[in-house]
Amino acid sequence: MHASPDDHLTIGEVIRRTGVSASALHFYERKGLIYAERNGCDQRIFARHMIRRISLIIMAKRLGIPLSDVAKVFATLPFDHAPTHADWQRVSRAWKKELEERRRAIENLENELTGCIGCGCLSMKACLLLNPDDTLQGRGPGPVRLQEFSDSRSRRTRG
Amino acid sequence: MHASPDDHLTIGEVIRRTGVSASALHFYERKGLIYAERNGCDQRIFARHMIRRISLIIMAKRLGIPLSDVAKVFATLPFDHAPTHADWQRVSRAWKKELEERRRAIENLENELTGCIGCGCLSMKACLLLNPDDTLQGRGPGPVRLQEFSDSRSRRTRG
DNA sequence: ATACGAGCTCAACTATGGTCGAGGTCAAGC
DNA sequence: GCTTGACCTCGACCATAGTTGAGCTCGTAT
Repeated sequence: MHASPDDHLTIGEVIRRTGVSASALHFYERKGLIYAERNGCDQRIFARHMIRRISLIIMAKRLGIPLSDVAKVFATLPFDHAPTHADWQRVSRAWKKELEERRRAIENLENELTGCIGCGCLSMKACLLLNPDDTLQGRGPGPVRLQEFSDSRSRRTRG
Repeated sequence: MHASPDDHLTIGEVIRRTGVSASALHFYERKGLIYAERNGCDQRIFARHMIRRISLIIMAKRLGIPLSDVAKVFATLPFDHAPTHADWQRVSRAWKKELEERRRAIENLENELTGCIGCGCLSMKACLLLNPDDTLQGRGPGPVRLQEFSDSRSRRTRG
C-alpha cells in the first residue's frame, strides 16, 4: 500500500514532495483543481504530473491569486499530462499582469489618500475615496455632505 | 419617532448620510467600532460625530484595511466626540504606510515572478516563490526536487 | 489476534464582512 | 381597529481557504 508505480504517487508522497496537507489536497480535488484515480482501497493515486498543478496552486497562493482564478487557468490546461513550458509562460505572464494591476490599484489609492490627508474633509459627496462611484449623488439635496471633519475644531476656529 | 435632536441621528438618517446598510451598522456596533444610545423604543440614537467614525470605516474598507486594524486605530481615538484633524492626519498617514508596504510586497513578488517566468523549473526546493521559507529543506535528500517542468518536453528534448 | 499506520468520508468549525429573513415592537395615519 | 413604516433581535447563510475530529477501512507487522 506504500509503494506506487513510477509515475503514480500516493497522497503521502504528494504531501512529502509539495508540503501541501492532505486536507488541502482533498479540498483542491473537491474544487476540481486536481484529480486522482483510486486504487482498490479507495485511496488516491496521483499521476506524477499532478505535482505540476499543485505547484501552480502553491504559486498562485503565494501571489494572492484566488483558487477560482487558478481554476479558470486550469480549464485551459491539459488534464491528462503535464502543462508545457509554453503553458507555464502564458500562465505566469498572466499572473504577472494581475500583480501589475493590483500594484497600480494600490498606487491609485495611495495618490488619492495623499490628497485626502491634506484635505481631511471626509465628505461623502466630494471625497473620491469615500464615494468613488458617486453613489450618494442622486439622493436629492439633503444633508448628505458631511460637515468639516472635526465639529469641535470648527467650533473653536470658526464658530 | 422620525425626528431626532440636532446632534443625534436615527439609524435611517445615518444610512441616508453614509450609504452604509443597517445590517452593516449593526455589525460595526457588535464589533465595538461604533456606538449608539437607545431611545425608549430600544432604537439606536447616533451622536452626530459617529458619522466620522463611519466615514473612517468606509475609507478603511476602500483601502482594504481590515476592521480589526480599524478597531486598533479607534482604540486610540476619543469615543465621546469627533476625532480632531490631527487624529485624521495620524490615521491616514499610518494607512498610507500600510498601502506602501502592500505595494512593496507586490513589487517583490513581481520581481520574483519575473525570474520564475524565465526559469520555469517550479522546484519545491530551489524556487523562491514556491518555497520562500525553505520549508522542505530539512526533510532529507528524498525526491523533493521536482523534475523539469514538462515531463513530455524533457522526454522529447533530452530523453 | 491485535495494534499500527495510512488513508478514507463527512460534518462541523475557524476568520472576515457582512446579508437576509422571521417574528416582534412601536407610533402615526385613516 | 388596522395597516404601514421604521426599527429591533436573533439565527442562518454567502464566499474563501482550508483545518479538525470522529469513525471507518485497509494492509502489514508482531
